[in-house]
Amino acid sequence: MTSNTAGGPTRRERMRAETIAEIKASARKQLQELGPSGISLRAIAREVGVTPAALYRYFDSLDALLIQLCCDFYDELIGDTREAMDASPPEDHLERMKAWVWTFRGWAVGHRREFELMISYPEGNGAMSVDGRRLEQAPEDVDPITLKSLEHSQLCGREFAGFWKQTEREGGGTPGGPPMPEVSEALAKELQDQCGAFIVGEPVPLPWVFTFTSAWIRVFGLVVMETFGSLPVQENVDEYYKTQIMAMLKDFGLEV
Amino acid sequence: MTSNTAGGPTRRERMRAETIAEIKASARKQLQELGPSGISLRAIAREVGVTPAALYRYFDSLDALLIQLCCDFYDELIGDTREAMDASPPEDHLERMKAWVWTFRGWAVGHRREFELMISYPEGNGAMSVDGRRLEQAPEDVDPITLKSLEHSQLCGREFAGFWKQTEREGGGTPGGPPMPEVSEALAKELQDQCGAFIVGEPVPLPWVFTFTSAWIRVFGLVVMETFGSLPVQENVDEYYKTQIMAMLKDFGLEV
DNA sequence: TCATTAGAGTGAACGGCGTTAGCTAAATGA
DNA sequence: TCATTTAGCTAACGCCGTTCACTCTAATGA
Repeated sequence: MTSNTAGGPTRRERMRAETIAEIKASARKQLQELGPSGISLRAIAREVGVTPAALYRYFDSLDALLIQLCCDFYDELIGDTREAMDASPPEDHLERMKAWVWTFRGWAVGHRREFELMISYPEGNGAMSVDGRRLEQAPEDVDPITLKSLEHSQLCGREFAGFWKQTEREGGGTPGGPPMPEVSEALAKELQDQCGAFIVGEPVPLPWVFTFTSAWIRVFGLVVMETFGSLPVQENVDEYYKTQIMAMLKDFGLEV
Repeated sequence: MTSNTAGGPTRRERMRAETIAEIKASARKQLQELGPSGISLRAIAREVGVTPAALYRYFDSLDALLIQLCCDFYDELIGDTREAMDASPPEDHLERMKAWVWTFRGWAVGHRREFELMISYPEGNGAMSVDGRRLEQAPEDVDPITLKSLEHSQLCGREFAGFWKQTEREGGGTPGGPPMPEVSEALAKELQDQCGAFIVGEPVPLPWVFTFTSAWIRVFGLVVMETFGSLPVQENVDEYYKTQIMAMLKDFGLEV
């Protein structure tokens, strides 16, 4: 019998979850040792102690497994980042953004192969919006990696929007640093459509959006370059990254 | 007979070169259509009209072929960039740097798949120096892609160093924009070792090196993000890129 | 309790892949 | 002319992802 009157996971479901975890663990191990292209379904089956065909009971294809892996990695990254941010109080947006920036880099560098897989995956490389829509009502037809990466970037984006609101409340209308350059109507609209939805119902002003995207680009550039080994520094990377971030904050007129 | 008294390429050599070109063309076509992982040696052989094994007369392995491809792409990129820079006179370092920045981006975006292959290739992702040595005496033990990418980055680096010399001659000691943040001895030394060799015999001052690397990171970040589709803008990318570059130059205190 | 059923796993096969070894025939150069 | 180099072939090896038909077992419902 072993019926399931309590509504919890059945014995079969538990076994299944366990096997899935085992498969993913083996895949991740291969990823770390051999890189994205070194992952082999047959090798996973061998390690798990099962026939290759058996894996198809759990994943539709190798590709589906890799996508699932990527999503897990994003969850891990998002979890780490969120935790680090929560070490500072909710009002301290600046400190929380710094925590995000630092944790993002730390995770990527500490999990190079995983990060490599995440960004090099054909679909869903971190688009900052999905058809201009917000994340809340996730559309069905969008690949999950894009959604995850959106969620990740919004983690910092919301903090930035909060920072803006706070600054506005205190009387400062525009962000510090160099003035916003002139742009066409079309670009202005697109920028605000793409990034303006971090706060519900209230679009973030253009100069702030531009400031945010500029900062994002620098962080992304730094992290990708470090992961791919093309930074101009090899041994003092930690200090270099920190210096770059600090210089960036100063550029934007933020005391540090 | 068809002997080769003139010392030029023999008939066989010409045929060989032609076949190699044909193979590379087919590989590139597959790269563009299917992406880096879609390139198949057997498919190339099929298209060239030859047995898979025959290709091994021309390349040691598929990997070797891809490396050769990457080098060709770098040559193409470097050629385009150099040509664009030479539209401005040798003394106009600022304009030449702008040409470099713009052409770099244009090539990467116009050849996404090629660029993808170049940066995602395991070894040699654009390290900015090789053991601190200069490019002139290219060491044997370094993979060719690294060398090519070094050559590419030096194209802009030399111009930047020239810009510094010119500024110094005119009396300005430090670069414009925000002041150089304080860094440790070790980081300072590494930065100068890695990037200071653009001008023979004369190390570029630290603030200038820092300025250059900061700019490089922003350009690289922009280009990679655009190539991978993770820019916050999709339709007005040209204008966005230009705006970002202009804003960056302004940050560094350069009139535009 | 017992027949039914859904799920997990197997084994064999298909077609494709990169790569190697040994062969043949043609072009080359003395 | 003749030895040598070279391009190409065939066949095979051991991987790979994926599919299909099959078995066995454990949970299910009357």
